[in-house]
Amino acid sequence: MLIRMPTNESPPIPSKPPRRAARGAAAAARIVPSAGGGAPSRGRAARGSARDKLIAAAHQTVRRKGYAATTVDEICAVAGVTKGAFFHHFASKDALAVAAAEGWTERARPMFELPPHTKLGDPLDRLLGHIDFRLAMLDGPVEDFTCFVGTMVQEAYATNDAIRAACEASITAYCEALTPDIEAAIARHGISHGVGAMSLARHVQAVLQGAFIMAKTTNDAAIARDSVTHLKRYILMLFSRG
Amino acid sequence: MLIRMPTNESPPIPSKPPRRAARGAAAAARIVPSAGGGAPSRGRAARGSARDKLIAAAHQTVRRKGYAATTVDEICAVAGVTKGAFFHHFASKDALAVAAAEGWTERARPMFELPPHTKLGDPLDRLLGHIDFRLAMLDGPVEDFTCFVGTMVQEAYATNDAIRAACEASITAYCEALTPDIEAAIARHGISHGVGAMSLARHVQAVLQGAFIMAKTTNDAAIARDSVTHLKRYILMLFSRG
DNA sequence: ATCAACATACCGACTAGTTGGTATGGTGTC
DNA sequence: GACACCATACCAACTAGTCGGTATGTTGAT
Repeated sequence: MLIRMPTNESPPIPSKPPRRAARGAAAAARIVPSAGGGAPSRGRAARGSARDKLIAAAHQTVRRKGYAATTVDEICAVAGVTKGAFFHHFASKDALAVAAAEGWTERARPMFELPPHTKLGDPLDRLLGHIDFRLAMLDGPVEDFTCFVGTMVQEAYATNDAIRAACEASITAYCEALTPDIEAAIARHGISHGVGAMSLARHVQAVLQGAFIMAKTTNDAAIARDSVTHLKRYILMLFSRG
Repeated sequence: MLIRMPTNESPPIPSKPPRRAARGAAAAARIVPSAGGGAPSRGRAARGSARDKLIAAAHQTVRRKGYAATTVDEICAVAGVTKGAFFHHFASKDALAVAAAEGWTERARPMFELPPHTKLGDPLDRLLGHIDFRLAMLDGPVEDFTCFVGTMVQEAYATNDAIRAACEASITAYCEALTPDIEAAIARHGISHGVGAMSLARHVQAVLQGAFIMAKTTNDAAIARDSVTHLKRYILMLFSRG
């Protein structure tokens, strides 16, 4: 399996100008030559790109080390910008965390739009295709397939409500993106025990998050794939396809 | 439901003299009057109790704030001991983390011994009873039912292999404690799709860990109970009791 | 039993280094 | 030239870990 979500690259769908008031045409200039191009004024990165690079650096670093252990200096170093740029775009480290959680939602969106399985006619096939897609993602280094908001909420749920709420919003958005297909699948095929669509969507998310933790204990994705396989079997049984 | 695991108390089964070489009869004097008794020389805590109190304080504080955000000073304050005592018993903060992960395994042991459901004759009933028990634990403040090692491994898996391995050992111990009943249940009742005992045990653990994260996103246990209910239904279906 | 000799448990002020955040100055673009 | 964008130097607060010292046992020879 070679399917993989973008990880270290910039967010794939930057449609929404990252929640700033007056941004204007700044988003149009989002090219990010990533220190290689020649035309734009010497080796200098494109002006206005620092914010996105900082968010991407936060995703990368926090998934590896956790939020508290990640320093502002390190995020800046990974992003290739200075501290001045950091505090120009974000009022604090916590403010970056909130923005990065919102950015994570954008980054996950293509999962529900791009892959071939989203074009299938049967909503149950689309749901199962999504599970297979998530299964295929569970490969390579752990820090490349785990969840940024899932990691961060563990450290923030009791100490920083703004971050917690941002993580909740991102996870809720995932579940809500999954719900329509589940609802349609229930309508077409019926489901055992009166299981609800949103409830099942949240269970999918829970199993994924749990699988990530199991993978972290061994630094290996195999144990996570096993759990998601159980999840797929459960869904098949619920829809009497087991 | 009122069943609850011990949380802020000292480890329930201190049988093993906390992995020290020559301890002798010191363990016998483990009384821990918890700052209330009158006999032992004024309000002073019992000698030799600092280590256990520090581990309990680590469990409590790390589950709430995460490992990196928890300071040594705070652990000492919660434990009611000084920094000198801390570094007398542990070479470093990381060394405490490893010891606390081992202590967590001891603390979880009664789950497989004490409750009434462990006395049931049918191993499948014991397994389902354990799930019900875990379900009943999902109540009250999130930091009181979540998993210490699951929380800590998220921050340590890529940066501290000693801590990671200690967390892995604790989770593996849980799965291995669950496996005999699952194996016996398979032998007596059969199971669908050739599901393996250890694989199912790990899935149980994964769902629990995922449920904890979901609970953290909302600071509420309800969403976690829902996922564990899905897990129970899956097990029932696997054993053709759905 | 007694007491020296030793071991363990604990105390709390101190330090070297790190961290999030600030102050201020430069630079390109409209 | 005004403003957004970014760089550099810096700081006050905090953190893990140290260290000299004290208190409370334990042991074994007498």
